Amino acid sequence: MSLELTPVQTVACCSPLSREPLSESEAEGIVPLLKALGDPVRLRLMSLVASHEGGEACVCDLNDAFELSQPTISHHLKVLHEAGLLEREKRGVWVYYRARTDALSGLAALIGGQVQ
Amino acid sequence: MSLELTPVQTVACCSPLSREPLSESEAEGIVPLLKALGDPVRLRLMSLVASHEGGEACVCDLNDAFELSQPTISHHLKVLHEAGLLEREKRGVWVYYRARTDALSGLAALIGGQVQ
DNA sequence: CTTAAACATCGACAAGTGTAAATATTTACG
DNA sequence: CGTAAATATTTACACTTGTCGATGTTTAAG
Repeated sequence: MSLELTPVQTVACCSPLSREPLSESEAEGIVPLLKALGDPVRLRLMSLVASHEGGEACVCDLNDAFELSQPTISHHLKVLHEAGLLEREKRGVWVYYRARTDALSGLAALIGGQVQ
Repeated sequence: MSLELTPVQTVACCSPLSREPLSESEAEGIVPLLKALGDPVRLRLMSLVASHEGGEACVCDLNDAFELSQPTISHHLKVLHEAGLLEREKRGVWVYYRARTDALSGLAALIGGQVQ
């Protein structure tokens, strides 16, 4: 098995939280996703992108939704991208971000997975 | 409606992340849960308690699972408790924590809820 | 080539966070 | 009462993080 795991694999690797104790390394693989979502601006950015028409949004649209500087939004998008929650695609001068719904649903399954 | 929301209400208040953009206040209600889980020690603590027999665990059991000081574990448990993810019950000298599985599943539904 | 627009990176700083040592609190037991 | 054990609180400190201004990079249009 490769050491480089996609976000989907990272989340799929583990039993649900309530089934058996997470190992230290499992926890450290999941925490970056939770940290990335654990900021109000990033959570709203994630929701904005995920709910946007076509499943993607341009940075220019996202900047206008916040009263924050452009570098700050760019920083938050980078965090979400590096956590594997957003895909990044450049088209001309514009950059479009797309939500990794597989990563989201995988994380949800890990957190909320019931024993039966 | 009361201003003091239970964790379940906090999470149940909102549409799934991918359905429509989260408002600022909605995001700020959810972020504490994600921040609480966004630390490897707390995520493992949560998993330890949730997967423990009887659905609860004594602090004395939890301390032994980490090479961390007792005050540090106590601090992390407090964070999880104040986020509404752990219930706290004192019996004699011992304190038992119990996982709020409703809060976990509510959070999971918010993160992973698909449009269809 | 110049210029402008979209976005990213860098540098700096205030605020927040994880940790441990010391101490306090609560409970049980003689 | 006095002592010991389980847990919480306080204090302090190093480290991380969110933010912005300044600057860099890339692309398109004249």
